[in-house]
Amino acid sequence: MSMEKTMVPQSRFREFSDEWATSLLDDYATRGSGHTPSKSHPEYYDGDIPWISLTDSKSLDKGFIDSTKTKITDLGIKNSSAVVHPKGTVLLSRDAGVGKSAVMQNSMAVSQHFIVWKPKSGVSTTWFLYYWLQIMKPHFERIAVGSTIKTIGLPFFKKLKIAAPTLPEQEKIAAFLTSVDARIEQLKRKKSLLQDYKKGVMQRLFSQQLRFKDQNGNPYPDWQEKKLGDAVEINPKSALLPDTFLYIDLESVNDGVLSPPREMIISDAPSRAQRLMQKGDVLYQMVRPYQKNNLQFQNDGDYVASTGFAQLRASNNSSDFIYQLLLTDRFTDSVLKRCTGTSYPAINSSDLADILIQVPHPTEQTKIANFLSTLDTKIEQVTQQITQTQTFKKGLLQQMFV
DNA sequence: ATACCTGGCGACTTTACAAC
DNA sequence: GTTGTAAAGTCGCCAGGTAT
Repeated sequence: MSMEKTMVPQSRFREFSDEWATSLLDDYATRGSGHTPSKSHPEYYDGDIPWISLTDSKSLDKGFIDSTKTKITDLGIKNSSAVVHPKGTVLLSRDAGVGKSAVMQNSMAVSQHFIVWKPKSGVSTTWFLYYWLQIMKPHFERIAVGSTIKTIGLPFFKKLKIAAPTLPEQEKIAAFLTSVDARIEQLKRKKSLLQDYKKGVMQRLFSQQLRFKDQNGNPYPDWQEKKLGDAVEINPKSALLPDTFLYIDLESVNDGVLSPPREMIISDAPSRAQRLMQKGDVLYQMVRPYQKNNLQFQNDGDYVASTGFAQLRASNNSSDFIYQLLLTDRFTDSVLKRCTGTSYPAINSSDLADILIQVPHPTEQTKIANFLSTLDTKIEQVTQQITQTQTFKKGLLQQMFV
């Protein structure tokens, strides 16, 4: 047995100084698992007992679980190896999506794809164990074996060791991290409220229920119906491409944000690299338009976009306005109606050009676009706060544990 | 009853090829 | 050469069976 390194974390609360003790995870908390009651007995299902299966994976990402898709009956428990675990039990998926952990918010049973640990009184706390499992996740993912389905066998968990401090310190660490998580949740709620608000405003603005007025309080002229192809220039003739450029493919644009594109030499570029970008151009993703991975291009330099995008150049109209208009559900619906292919819907540029849009006076366009851009900026700020807090938490996890 | 083992499906992507 | 479409390939996800 090699020497254990000094058993104190890098950062910790002042009032604690004891070394952390390493023990077998099995000594730290009581391990258990579960099973699937036979599906050929309908009387085992549709009961009152929440039963966690892999179909609940998505809800595990929250860190806690309070309801499940499937519920089973007492009879199902009695006639299978499924067990009801109490509230506060921590579970870990060890099969297909290895390493997800969560805390049960009420008593629940699990399928055999999960291992659970119940805290031992005086030794372990639910949330300390939960956060420890979070830190271990990359490790779990590494050691999982299997080709199509990755699995971790139980012998691994029987040998697994955990370093933990005294109960009060565990509780303090867990409470602190929980408060950071609460902050992240709060920011996420704020973001989704802003997104809902923007969606509502957009709907009212573009349906003209809500109109801006000029400085004298008078309404702007009526909106005009136009084909998109008449309001903007679609796929303008590109000048000769430069020898090297930054290539914007479909992957580079997510939710209006451009990730750093790859630099390319023209001879190595894929045949789809055709659209030479100008500042102010708007890119519209022509495949899977419901993803709304469109871009307001504002950069300087030589950028070339994939022909998977339609390149829209707003001549007399506000490109910011056009960008916002392309994001409306109404526009997306008209595009989807014209798409071919079910799993991979795509529209061509001439059908895109035929779509009818309502266009206001340029001044009103600018007002609408500015208002919506301001909201976009706010949403983007909250998104960044979320990322920062998550990074902060990641750092904490590394420093506060041994 | 427990521990541990495996195969298939569908959604999504990429590639290939044919039509323009 | 460009674009649309079909075919092939990949990946993530899913539930239950079998040996002891």
